[in-house]
Amino acid sequence: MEIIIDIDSATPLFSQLVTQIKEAVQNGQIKPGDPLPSIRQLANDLEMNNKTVAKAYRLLERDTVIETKGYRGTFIHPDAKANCTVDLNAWVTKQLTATISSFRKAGVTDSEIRIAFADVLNNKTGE
Amino acid sequence: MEIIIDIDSATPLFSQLVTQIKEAVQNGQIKPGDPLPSIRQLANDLEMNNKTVAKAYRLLERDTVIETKGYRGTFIHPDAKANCTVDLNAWVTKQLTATISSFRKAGVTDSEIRIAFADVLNNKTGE
DNA sequence: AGTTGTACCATTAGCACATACGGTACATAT
DNA sequence: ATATGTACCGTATGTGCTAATGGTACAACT
Repeated sequence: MEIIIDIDSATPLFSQLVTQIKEAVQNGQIKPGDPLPSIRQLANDLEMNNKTVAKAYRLLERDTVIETKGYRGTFIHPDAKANCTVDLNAWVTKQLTATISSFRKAGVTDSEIRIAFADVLNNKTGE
Repeated sequence: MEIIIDIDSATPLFSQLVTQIKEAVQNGQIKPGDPLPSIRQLANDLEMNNKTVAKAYRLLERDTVIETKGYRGTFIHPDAKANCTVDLNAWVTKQLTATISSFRKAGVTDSEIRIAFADVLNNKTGE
């Protein structure tokens, strides 16, 4: 398969990587069990930092699209094809839309919502 | 009543104003129907900008603690005493805590939550 | 020895926001 | 004329986050 990274794109590098690997799985270009290049290898080929590739791999494993076996390398997960269509993000967006909508109906300012959100996310509610 | 603004405090000026007016209502120092100084007047007395005082008044009216009658001035709302104990903010925090907690259990990254949140709040979901 | 994923330390640039400020203007009343 | 709340234009500062980079180190395997 072929991975093309657009350094000038507005979408983050790690995100481009995630998307393209998921697409390759859906297109059948790479199949379950297939090995993926190592983090350092791929970072070298694409001329980007190890961390950036590692971040993409971490997210792909979170979505059960790939499977890391430590020192033995990284592989496409058996259920990859099914899982890479699952859109965790869409679910989050839907939930948040409902929640924020109820806040606005109650007259809460967007600014207040942002502040409360930041506080909750940083567990700084009781301090 | 007496309002003391601490310019060196970490809490915003408009927030200090809101809090102190609510406290004065709860203490009975000012009662329903009592007139409040005009925005420009209070801004002048406290040596702060009109906008800052206007912001505090806007929030107090949103919480039904004060009542603005246009050119006739601003007054304490009849139901002020009851409404200034209602904590809209606490409700928002509670709702958000539950929502974010469910996201985290699903393995969603804080970073992803932040991005989705910003998108929803800015109505940039479908663009 | 070399490679695997992973975990820490760190910095840089850019973006978005909150807060507070200043000025100008409006309709509506006294 | 004078005062009311309100709305718009703008600027400045600080803060916090993302994205991406760099380096160092570890345990576990070939």
